[in-house]
Amino acid sequence: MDEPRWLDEREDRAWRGYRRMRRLLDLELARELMQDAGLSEPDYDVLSDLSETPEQRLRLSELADRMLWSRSRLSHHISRMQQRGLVTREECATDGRGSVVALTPAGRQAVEAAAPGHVAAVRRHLIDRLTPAEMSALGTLSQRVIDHLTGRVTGHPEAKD
Amino acid sequence: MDEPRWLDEREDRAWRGYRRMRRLLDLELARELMQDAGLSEPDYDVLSDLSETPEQRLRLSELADRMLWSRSRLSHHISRMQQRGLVTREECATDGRGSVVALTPAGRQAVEAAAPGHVAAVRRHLIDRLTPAEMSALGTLSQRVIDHLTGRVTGHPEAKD
DNA sequence: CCTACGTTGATGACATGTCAACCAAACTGC
DNA sequence: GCAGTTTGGTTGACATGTCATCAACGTAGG
Repeated sequence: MDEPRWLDEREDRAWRGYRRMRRLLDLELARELMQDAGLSEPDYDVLSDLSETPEQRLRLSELADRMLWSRSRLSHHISRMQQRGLVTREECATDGRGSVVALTPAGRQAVEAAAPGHVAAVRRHLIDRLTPAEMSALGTLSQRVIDHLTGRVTGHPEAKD
Repeated sequence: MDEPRWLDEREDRAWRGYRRMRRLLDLELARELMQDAGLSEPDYDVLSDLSETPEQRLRLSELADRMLWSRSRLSHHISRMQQRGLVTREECATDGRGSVVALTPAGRQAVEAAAPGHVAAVRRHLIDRLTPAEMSALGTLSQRVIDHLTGRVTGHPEAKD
């Protein structure tokens, strides 16, 4: 193992800043969402993903993949949301093993009630704090990191590879 | 409540990208850290914060504030880390209620063993994927969002206020 | 002093997330 | 068809985080 190459000042600033922003943003968005709509962020994400779908329903594994959750986690979470009447489980027509998660009317109503306030909070705490250039930079930088982590691409951003 | 103002394409790209990057980065860094050093990210953060301190020890509440954790969470976590011999609790000399968390030799050894690999992973998955301009943008943008959330500053980045 | 009130940290009950074991249905090749 | 394997999902045990509560202590005002 070579001697470690620590972060220089600029790198450290970006890394620590990113993590602190992350944490504060999470805390605040979760707080407001719970207060205004009675939903946790995971709740909201599930409802939101389902509502963006044409049929308001998704295979459990499909939803888990989109959210980057384990099937186990999603299964537990869906059970809890089912208890609260936000979603239901249906059998899958094409695969006897499968189960389909569907939004209930109450679930749809919950996202629709929550969404405007949540988007406004995201705007207030993040979007409106960014210059257009920063917004673009965040978008492209995120995408590049995602591509790298999902193995679609390697190499330094400058390298055309 | 006015009609909601949804995110436009650029905003949506930044927001979704940020969240996906966040999740993937977390999963990967946590995975490598656990595999290489047997530490969770919270473990590492505690040890790291303690090791950056002159005396290798901090008041529980001080550490909780730095990490943006609740005292309760930290208290529970310290108990678990104490079981594993990574930290100890000491009485506070100046305040009979207080307790001080201190790194044990094993704890110090654990961070020192973990740090090079962890920093390398941060570099590989994030830092090295960013152009210098993106790095700076991430730093300043984070700081601005942090300042806003901690009530130090308000207003749009352009507005000199 | 001493009393009222805020702070510090621990604790237990509970909510949530992870991990591994498991079952049943669906493929696979013969 | 059918044994062996893979896949989709559930489950229970356990790890972790949150919330309300509590006891001990500190601080300020009489």
